[in-house]
Amino acid sequence: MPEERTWSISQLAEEFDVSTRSIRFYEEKGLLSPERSGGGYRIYNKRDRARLKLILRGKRFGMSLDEIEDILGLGTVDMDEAEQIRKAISYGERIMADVVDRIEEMKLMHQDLLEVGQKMHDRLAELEAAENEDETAAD
Amino acid sequence: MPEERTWSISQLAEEFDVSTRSIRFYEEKGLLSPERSGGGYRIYNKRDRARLKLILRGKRFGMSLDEIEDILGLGTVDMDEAEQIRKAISYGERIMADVVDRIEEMKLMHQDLLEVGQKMHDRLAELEAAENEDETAAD
DNA sequence: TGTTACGTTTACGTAAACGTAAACGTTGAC
DNA sequence: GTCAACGTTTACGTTTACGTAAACGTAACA
Repeated sequence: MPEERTWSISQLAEEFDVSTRSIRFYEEKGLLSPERSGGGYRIYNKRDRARLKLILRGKRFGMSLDEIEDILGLGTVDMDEAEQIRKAISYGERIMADVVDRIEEMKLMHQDLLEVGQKMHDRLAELEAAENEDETAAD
Repeated sequence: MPEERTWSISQLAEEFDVSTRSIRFYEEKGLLSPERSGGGYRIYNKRDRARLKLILRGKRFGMSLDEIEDILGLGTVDMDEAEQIRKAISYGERIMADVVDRIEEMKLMHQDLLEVGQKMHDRLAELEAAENEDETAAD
């Protein structure tokens, strides 16, 4: 049986380009709960690492840690009660709809940026055309 | 000539579901600069309104106000200097690439959520199947 | 066995993005 | 003209998400 791979806090910090302080902070908030070594060092397993990944992904598009906490909770809901699962599903659907909305908005933002870029290109072409006219006039 | 439509601060606040304090804060940061009435009231025109829209859209996917400030600056760069425009374009392209990356990440997030949802549905189906078995056994 | 890098907790500090309250002026309706 | 609704500035308070430093323990390695 191959021993499962684990990571130290600084290994994860470097891999995901985040401070160790941040990782500890996520733990303070209850978003992570790694095992400890005999000496008290944090030991992160594959699952902890995946959670951290999800936390950072959430942050990168503007979710607060509280919102992320809700989403993480979805994966660990008590699976013994069908009613709880149904609630979790409907909650998850609300969150998902929100995510889809945000994707749509980002596409709009992307469109805005494209338009600004287009305007600048147009203006640049005008300026360059004017320059060429000057040269022609000078001939 | 039709007078251009204008808005008060509270009209915009209500329309975009944001506090008047926030709108004033954006102005403090230099992101907005509406005209003033004789009595000192802020008067927002179509262009101010569009800027506010863009600010809020940016915030909704995790941009800081400083980043938003950079993007807004792209639209108002001094258009008289071709070199400035070229710089603005290359800067804009960097920001755009970042936006595209974020869209990709959000799609991944969406995928994660779909998987969690699928797992829950599966588990629910299991539980319901077990219930039906009980009923059958009871017959 | 000592040094060096890495880790721990505790605790105070900070920047961003507002909230909230005070004290006051402006607009518009009646 | 007066009253309510709306607006203004000033300024201090608050929350989130960490940064930073102190004082100390641990792991790995020569």
